[in-house]
Amino acid sequence: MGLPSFFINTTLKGRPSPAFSVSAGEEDSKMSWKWRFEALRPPWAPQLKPFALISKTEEMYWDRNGKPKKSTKKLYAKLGHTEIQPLKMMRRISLRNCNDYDKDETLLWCPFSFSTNAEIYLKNGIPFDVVAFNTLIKGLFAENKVEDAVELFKKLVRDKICEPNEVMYAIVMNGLCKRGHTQKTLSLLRLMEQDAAINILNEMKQKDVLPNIVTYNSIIDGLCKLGQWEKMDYAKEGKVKDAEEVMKHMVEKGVEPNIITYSALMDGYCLRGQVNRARRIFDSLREKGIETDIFSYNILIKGYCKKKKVDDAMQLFCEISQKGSKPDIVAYNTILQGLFEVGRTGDAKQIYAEMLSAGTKPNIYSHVTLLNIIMLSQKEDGCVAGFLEERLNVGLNFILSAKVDQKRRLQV
DNA sequence: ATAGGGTTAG
Repeated sequence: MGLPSFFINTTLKGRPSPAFSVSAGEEDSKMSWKWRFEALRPPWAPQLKPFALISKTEEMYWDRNGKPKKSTKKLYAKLGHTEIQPLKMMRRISLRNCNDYDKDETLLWCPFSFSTNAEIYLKNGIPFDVVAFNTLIKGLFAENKVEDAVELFKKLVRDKICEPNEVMYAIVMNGLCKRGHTQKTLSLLRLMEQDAAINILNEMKQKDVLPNIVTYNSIIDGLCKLGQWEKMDYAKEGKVKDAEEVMKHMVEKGVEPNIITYSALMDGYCLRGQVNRARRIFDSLREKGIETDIFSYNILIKGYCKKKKVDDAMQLFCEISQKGSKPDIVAYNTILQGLFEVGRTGDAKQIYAEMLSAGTKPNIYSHVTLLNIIMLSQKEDGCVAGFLEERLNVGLNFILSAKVDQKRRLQV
C-alpha cells in the first residue's frame, strides 16, 4: 500500500495539522524539564486515534518514496541512547494503534510529535505507557540530561501519569548511580544524585515494588561506585560494605546473586585499590558454581594494572585463552594500557601484534594507547620504525576520523 | 518482540 498522494507531498511546510495539540503552560518557565506532546491525526484516516511517533516536528518530512528523510535521524539520536531504541518504541506504539495498516508504512506516518522546552502534556488516549516512558527516561540519561530524567520521573509519579514499575526504578537508579564514574568534577552534584537514588529505593519499598536481580545489581553497582567521590578517609570502603549488605539482603529475599552482582562488587573493590579482596571474590566463584566471564576477567585485570601488578594482570590475561575463550577488545586495551603505564613497551607491542593477528579490531581506546606506547618507545629508541611506523599512521587516521565524527554528532 | 544490571581512555 502506497502512501496517499496528499501525504507524499507533505513536507515540513505542509504537514498534517494537529488533531489536537496541547500547549505548554508558561513558555518561559524556568523549570528544566518541559515537554510538549502533540498528537496529530492523519488527514487521510480521520477514524484513527492519534498515535505516537516521537519527532522533532520541524525536521520531519518524507521523500517521494515515503521514506523519512535524514533529519528524522537526529531525533532518534536525541531521545535514546541508541537509534534503535526509540525506533522500537515508535514501532510498537504505531502498531498498537494502527493495526489496519501495513506495519512498516505505519511507522512513517507521524502523528505524535514531541518537542523539548514545553510542558509535558498527556491526555487520555495518548498511548504512552510505562515502557515508552522508560525508553524516554533512559534516553535522557544517555544524553546526560540527568535533571530532566529525574524531573520527568518525579512528574510521572507525582501526577500519577504513569505508575513506575521495577524497570523504571532500575533505569533511574542506574542512571543516577552510574553518572560521575568518569566525571569527577561534578562530585558534589553527583553525591546529591546518590541521595536521590537511595530515596528511590525507599520509595520502592513503600510501594511494594519488589526488587529483582537487575534492580539489586543496579543498586549494588551504584553503591560500589559511590565511594569514588568521597574523601580518602575512614569512610573509604563504607559504601562497598553497604553493597555487601544489600547482597545479603537479596539472598535473604531469595534472589541469588549472579556473575553481574559479583562483578559489580569486584569492581567496587578494585576502584578502591583492594584488588586482593576482589581476587578472593573471583576465586570463590568457582566453588559457588558461577562461571566467570570476560567481564570479571577484565575488571580484575584492570584492578591489577592499577596497582602496577602487571604480571598478575598478564597471568589472568593468558588464562582467558587457556580457558578456551578469546580476550575481547576491552581485555586487550586494558592490558595494553597497563603495560604502557609501567613502561613495558616491548611487551605491549607484542600484545598489540597478537591482537591484530587474532583478528580483533582496534578501536579508539586501542589507538590512543598505542600512540602513547609509540611515543614512549620513541623516547627510548630515538626513532619509530617498521611495524610501529605503519601503525602510527593507521592510529592517527583513526583518531582523527573519530574526532570528526564526534564533532558531526555534536552539531546534530 | 516491547523497557532495566557488570569491563577499556581523557
